[in-house]
Amino acid sequence: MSTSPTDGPDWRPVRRLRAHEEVLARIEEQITAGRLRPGDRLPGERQLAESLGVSRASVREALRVLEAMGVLVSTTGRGPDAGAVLAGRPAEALADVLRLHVGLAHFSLHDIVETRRVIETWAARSAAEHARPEHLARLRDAVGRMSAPDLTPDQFNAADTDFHIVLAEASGNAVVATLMHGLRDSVGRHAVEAVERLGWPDSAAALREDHDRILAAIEAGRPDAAAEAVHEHLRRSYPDH
Amino acid sequence: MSTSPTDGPDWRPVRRLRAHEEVLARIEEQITAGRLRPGDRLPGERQLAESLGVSRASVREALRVLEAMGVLVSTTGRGPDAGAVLAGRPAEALADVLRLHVGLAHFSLHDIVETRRVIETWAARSAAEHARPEHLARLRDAVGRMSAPDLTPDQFNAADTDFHIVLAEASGNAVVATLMHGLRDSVGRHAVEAVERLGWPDSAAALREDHDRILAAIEAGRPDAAAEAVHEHLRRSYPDH
DNA sequence: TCCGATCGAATGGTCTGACCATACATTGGT
DNA sequence: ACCAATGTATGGTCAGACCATTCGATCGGA
Repeated sequence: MSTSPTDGPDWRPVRRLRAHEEVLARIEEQITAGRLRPGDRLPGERQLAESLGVSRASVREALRVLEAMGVLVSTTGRGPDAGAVLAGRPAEALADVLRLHVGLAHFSLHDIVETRRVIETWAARSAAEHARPEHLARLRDAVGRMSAPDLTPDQFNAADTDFHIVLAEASGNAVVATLMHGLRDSVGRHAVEAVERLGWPDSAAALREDHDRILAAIEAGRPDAAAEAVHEHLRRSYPDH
Repeated sequence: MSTSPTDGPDWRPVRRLRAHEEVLARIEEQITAGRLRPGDRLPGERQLAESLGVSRASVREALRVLEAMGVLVSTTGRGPDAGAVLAGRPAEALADVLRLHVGLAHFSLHDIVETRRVIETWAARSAAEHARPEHLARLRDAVGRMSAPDLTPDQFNAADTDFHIVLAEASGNAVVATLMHGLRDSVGRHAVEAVERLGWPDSAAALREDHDRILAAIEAGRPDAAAEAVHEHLRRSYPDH
């Protein structure tokens, strides 16, 4: 068993935070306190460095981290829109994390697909209950684009991705939508290969029919049918998982 | 409607990647190709900079991003374990992303809790079917620590967190476990406040009983009961969501 | 007066080179 | 054989310079 928390003096050294971590902490403080909101501009790197008493390099390392997390975007030049602007782009960040850890074999494709199944069947249910007309229109558009003539596998994959992302958005849950986006992006390359391996373009027609069935169930407001259609679609798309 | 892809010459400028993005791309190449595996060391920053033809500052920005994604850890000093070592710590990265975007009001607490419900009820089902003895032992240990006398709310919260993380691990899906970990961490502060607001220590006893019920259902191999117990537990823990 | 060209300024992007802090490896003395 | 002093490779940090991009202001001609 572990030692109890009151075994004697605790001389753990104060953990010395690195300069860029202090900068991150200060910026997160402002965000948590509501003094920094999406769309706001951060002070310039030089000014921030002077205000915080660190070098510009350390500020830049912190900004790089925030950028990787989808919290801000940097643009050069001058004007009201230049500089580091707070943004909300969590999906790419999530996709990057998942993709890298798939590459490191910490995540298996099987687990990714299984997680998608869990999340996406719920999203389909929720969409069948709550989807707004605007979402239905975008779903129809994505299905339509999958039927266009002379599609390349890449273009087909893009329309396929759009459909699944809009489906997740239609669930009304932003976290679910973002996770779906990230999960889908993290296996994008595998999806293209899979559809080619299954026999282009016949496989595409089958997948498009799946999407038709999902959309129809959602439009009809039938949650169970929508969930089942998504389940079936994923089973067809990733037969090995 | 958008312009068709063949409307004429496409003079989109070549996207100029920043130096640290090139570095990231090179490192990800090595990971994807399997030439870099968890536990491996990266070359030193100086050598990497020279090899790739960029400055050390650019290399450091790339390493900072990978560190934020939980892909590597850096240690100073000399020796076989010093330097930048490939690691697999995606949970903190995920938690950081979620927490920051909650702060930016891009994610609501409601959506976070709802996502937990979706993922965790599935995890409980899967755990009831597949949990290994080692996981059951760790679940029992976490429940036991929640019953210790003289717990502070923080300590209680730590044991609570452990229980939910082990539960997700017992599902056998690493992605689900990581997402749960990140979701739970991202609302850790809220959880502590909630249990205090509900009336310490009476609320703790109720939550411990919930955990008991979940554990009993998993040990009995009853997936539906386990899922229902998790559902009930989350309803009690976050009554407003 | 108007409009276009030019210049200045503020921003991020990049590089160089230096020095510090840390922790293992080596060496040399006992 | 042991232990202390020294060496060295590593990341951490900083200062300062210069480049590239973009917008706003200014100037000059029609």
